[in-house]
Amino acid sequence: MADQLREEVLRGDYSDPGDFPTESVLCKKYEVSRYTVREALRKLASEGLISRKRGSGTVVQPATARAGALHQPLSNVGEILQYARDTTISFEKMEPQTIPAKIAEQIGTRHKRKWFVFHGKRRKAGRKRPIAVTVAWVNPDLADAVKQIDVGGATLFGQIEEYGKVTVSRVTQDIQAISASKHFAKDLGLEKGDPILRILRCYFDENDRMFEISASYHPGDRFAYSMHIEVD
Amino acid sequence: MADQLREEVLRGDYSDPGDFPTESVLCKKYEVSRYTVREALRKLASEGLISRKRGSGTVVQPATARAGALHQPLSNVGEILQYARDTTISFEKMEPQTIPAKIAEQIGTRHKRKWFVFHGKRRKAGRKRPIAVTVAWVNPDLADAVKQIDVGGATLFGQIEEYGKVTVSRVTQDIQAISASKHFAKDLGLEKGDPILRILRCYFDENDRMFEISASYHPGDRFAYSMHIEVD
DNA sequence: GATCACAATATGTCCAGACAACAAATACAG
DNA sequence: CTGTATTTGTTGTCTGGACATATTGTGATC
Repeated sequence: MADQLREEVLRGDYSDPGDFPTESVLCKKYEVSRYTVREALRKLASEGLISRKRGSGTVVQPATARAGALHQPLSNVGEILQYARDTTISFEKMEPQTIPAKIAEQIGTRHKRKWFVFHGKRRKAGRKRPIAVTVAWVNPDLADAVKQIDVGGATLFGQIEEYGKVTVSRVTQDIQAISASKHFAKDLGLEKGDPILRILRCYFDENDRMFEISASYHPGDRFAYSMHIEVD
Repeated sequence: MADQLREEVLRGDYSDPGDFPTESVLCKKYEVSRYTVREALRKLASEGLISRKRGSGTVVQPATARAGALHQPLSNVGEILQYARDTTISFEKMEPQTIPAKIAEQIGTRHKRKWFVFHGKRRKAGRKRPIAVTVAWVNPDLADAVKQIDVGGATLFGQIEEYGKVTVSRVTQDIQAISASKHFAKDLGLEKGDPILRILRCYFDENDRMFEISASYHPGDRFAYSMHIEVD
């Protein structure tokens, strides 16, 4: 039910204020109890699609005209995963290595084994310069899955989830401003020393095993990480 | 009920796995229905304090030993507001000014009026150098509240909320890496051009009025913005 | 025409109970 | 002793109802 409503909302069916059906209407339409309706609406609300107000009703949240092309809105878990899944970076497989000390220290891990390494570049359609470069490490436990990975195929994250039969259950994320090394500066079309936004993510599965680490580097002048938070 | 449970959890009452009471036990203890218990637990779970698993039970989430002293964990709304409320920066009132073009453009506002301006520095106890500098703009609508503000007193945000009789209902947040200007470099003890993490927040009240904007600047090498996200 | 009281309507909170899905402990057969 | 069913206990989903609380429109009154 939430899925169907989400589609309708995204299609713009209830874009006019006052169009969105009330709980009792949805109860009748789907022939379910009010509890079920409210659970579905709660889900949509947590995704930021609708906003509800006692006494007044439910309205679809405007798309807030996020004009900034390089603005990456990540207001909730759904979006952050969507982003990780959808991102169409071109990547290549590198030699396995241990997690670099700098990163291991920051996330407080103590893995000694060699992880699989992938380097990726994300581009906007038609542009030559990448708008971000990414380095991803994959847990050596997933060796079988990594063997099946098609570097030219779908997204890295998606393939890991599929072949490795893991689903992400939590994510930690560290955001830091760093200075461009010569190497990154070249890739991103910057000068050495220019500010770069580094987003370091650790993906954990249901058993709290860290199965992937990804670090993406974005040029500071062209990129902002933006989020939207509802209170209560 | 959620408040009481939160206190107990933070006090460490249920730190051993298996200690946390089951739903039916809480029903009896508080003499409420299971619905009420589940709502309270849902709240605690959304704050990241507990984790629940079908068939198995509820366990208190470990404090994850975030050793990094300058690590600022902000995993949910509660924490971000707590941070804004608790932060003990020393600030001073400046001349009213319009929102700088750079910032107005980024957040897509078009206010022409002059907002109240405050400059603040946050320090760690005993240290001389600030670990962050903040600039805050307050909506001119709140002139009466601003008059009452005691610069030497409690936190700026808290006083605005109290005197202005506004409560925050949503927050937008932009994080970007920028290059230190001469001015900021001096304040933060950096060199000109060093990377700085800028966190730009807009606070909205129930009526969707933007009543405060704050921009804080953190040295890139000593600060990471870290968050933790649960899926479903 | 403006104002105020009231009713209709919407979501928020709560109850008591039922079954489903999953995990862990237990009993049992080999 | 081991491996497999079975039972028990826990959270997830759902029903159908009730009242609380906030908003909005209506209508009477001035």
